Amino acid sequence: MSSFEGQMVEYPTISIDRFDRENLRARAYFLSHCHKDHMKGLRAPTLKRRLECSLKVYLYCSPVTKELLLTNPKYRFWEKRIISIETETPTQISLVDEASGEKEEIVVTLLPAGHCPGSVMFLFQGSNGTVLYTGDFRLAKGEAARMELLHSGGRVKDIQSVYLDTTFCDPRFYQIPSREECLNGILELVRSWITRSPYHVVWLNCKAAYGYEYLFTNLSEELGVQVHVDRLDMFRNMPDILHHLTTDRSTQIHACRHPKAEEYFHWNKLPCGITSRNRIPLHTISIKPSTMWFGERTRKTNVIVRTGESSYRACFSFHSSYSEIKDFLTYICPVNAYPNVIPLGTTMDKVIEILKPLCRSFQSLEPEYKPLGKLKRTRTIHYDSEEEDDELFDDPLPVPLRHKVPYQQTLHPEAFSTTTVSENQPKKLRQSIGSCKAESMQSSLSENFVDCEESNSASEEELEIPASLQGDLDPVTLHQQKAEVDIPQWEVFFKRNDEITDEGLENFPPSTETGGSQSPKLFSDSDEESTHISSQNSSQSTHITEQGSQGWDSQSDTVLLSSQERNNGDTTSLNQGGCRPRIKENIPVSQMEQNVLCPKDTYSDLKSRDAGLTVVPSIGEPTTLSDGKHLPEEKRLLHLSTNTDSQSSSDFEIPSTPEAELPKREHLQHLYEKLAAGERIVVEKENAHSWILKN
DNA sequence: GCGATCAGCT
DNA sequence: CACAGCTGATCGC
Repeated sequence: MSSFEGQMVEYPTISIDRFDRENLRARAYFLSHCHKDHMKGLRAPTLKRRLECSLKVYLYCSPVTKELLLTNPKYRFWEKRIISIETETPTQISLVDEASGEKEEIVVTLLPAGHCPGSVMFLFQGSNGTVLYTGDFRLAKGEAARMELLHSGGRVKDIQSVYLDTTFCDPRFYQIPSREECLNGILELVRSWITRSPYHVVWLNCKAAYGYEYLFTNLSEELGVQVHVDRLDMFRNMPDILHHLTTDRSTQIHACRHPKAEEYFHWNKLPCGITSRNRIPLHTISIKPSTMWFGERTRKTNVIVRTGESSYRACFSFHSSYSEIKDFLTYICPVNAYPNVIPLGTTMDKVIEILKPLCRSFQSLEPEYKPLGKLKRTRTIHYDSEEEDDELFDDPLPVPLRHKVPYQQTLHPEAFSTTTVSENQPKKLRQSIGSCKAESMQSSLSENFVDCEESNSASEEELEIPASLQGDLDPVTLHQQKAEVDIPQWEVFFKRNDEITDEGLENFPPSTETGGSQSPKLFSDSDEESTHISSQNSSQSTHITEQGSQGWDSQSDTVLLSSQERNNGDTTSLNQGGCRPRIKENIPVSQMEQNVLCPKDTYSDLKSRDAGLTVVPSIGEPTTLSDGKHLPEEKRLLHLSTNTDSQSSSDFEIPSTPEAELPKREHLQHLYEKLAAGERIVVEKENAHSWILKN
């Protein structure tokens, strides 16, 4: 839960994700996504009144967030005061103090955050430097490096401060399986169950929140079965989501909810109330998405965990893991980083201790003697300087405005000195350097991994496959051997998933329709808590590979129908939109002037950064100064020589265990042989990076 | 009656 | 267990 108070040190006249207290005086509001803990005060009478008096105050958010927000009648009063901004479209906003007439210009860029539909990060550029507010985010390793607008001149922008989603900034959450791994695990579990008969149904026990949509859409896409939900009116203009949802209860996948859902489930009743179909009782399993974590040394590398006869937990997270956060921050390398969230069981100090070493404010403190002032790190790392780190020293010297960038001479945020702001940083971050981060981190890491194993009570006999090996394995073949009666055939191990048909499934014992376990035998016969391993094989799902290759695509690319398209009833054309982001704004004619306009692609010069800028004047009538979009092909071309690691890490190339060795074929074969023979297998980690098989 | 806050519960 | 909520009780306006 976010504990961000709403204001940033550098730009205190704007408020983000908080709308109460001090924030009632803000000159502009920003909403990163539509979760309640980021909307505090947004519908309070005090703010409503403020809005009625201050006609220049607007709320800025993504088009999808606007749509979701206005679906709720309680926020309808915002309708005329929301300005949606396309992602990856630098937009100028005038911040006007209505009392004094004082005016400040700021450029904001929305970057996809991969947290839930419409979720974005805000990149602000203005006279007090460049700052990034991440909101909540789930970005895989290397994804920051692929965000073009975080860069200029071929390297990452000079960012003064990052206001960071630190939900899982705790070594306990060292690694969380990727979106695709989790999705594949759930997919195969659901598939294995619902293909048994039309009366086998799955209940996805999802908490009330936006964020599971890509799970629903991918399951529906892969299995050809729509997902039953209670409501879908909020998605009425998002055909990509809408098409995969239904309010028809007769489907085999349910994500409906009820206050007594757990109780219902106990009585074999779905939350929507049904227990049978054609008078034939349903066989139901529940899958509860929850966050699990993989430690580098933990044996728990499973994406699906069976928790009862018909109950499963599936790994699922819409926040970045500890290592993803560190990768993100390391790449951005801001002067300062502020946590937006203090996870339960930890403290502000502990989070800061983790973030500090990744920030320049810490690094620049390291040299004991600085007779010539503090040398800027960027000076040594980046050669093609065109920003304010032209100044060699931290002393607040006047910075000459030189440059380039044709689009706007009057506003060139990065040409301003940022040194004045750094004086205002909260004491916490500038305080003691703290004792030896690396060592204390190591020890706490291993401690946590031990805890992790213990808390995840599973028997020693379980088959454990290191996450790094799983990519080569078929998910349905990775099941517990202990209680297995039927030993899977050897051939099955090397069958690709798409070759596995009903025939293949018949290698496993059929379910007992009455009395006995109804769980998929693919995974286990055991009724006690047991662990299952699911797929990491991305090749089995071309859909995911294409659509989710950047992780956040599946969420940020939620397609919003424009009013014109709605009238035409043409939704299919949207799905192939060549322009990323593919979000299209709903702009009623009457509101045209209020909304950001996005011209057609004419932008072609990758190297002239920030070429597209949309201006939103204080009167709320934005005009486009120049072309604001990049061709996707060009975006993919962006390679950053400064970070080879990020470059090479797509979702599918990242080993689940950092730095883990790729499995040798012989080792795998050895493992499979033992598996097929039903032998007990213990996989033990001798050191952090190599796995040794024992028996 | 409404909002804010908190405990309890998914 | 940890993702984001809902419900119900209590208190103050």
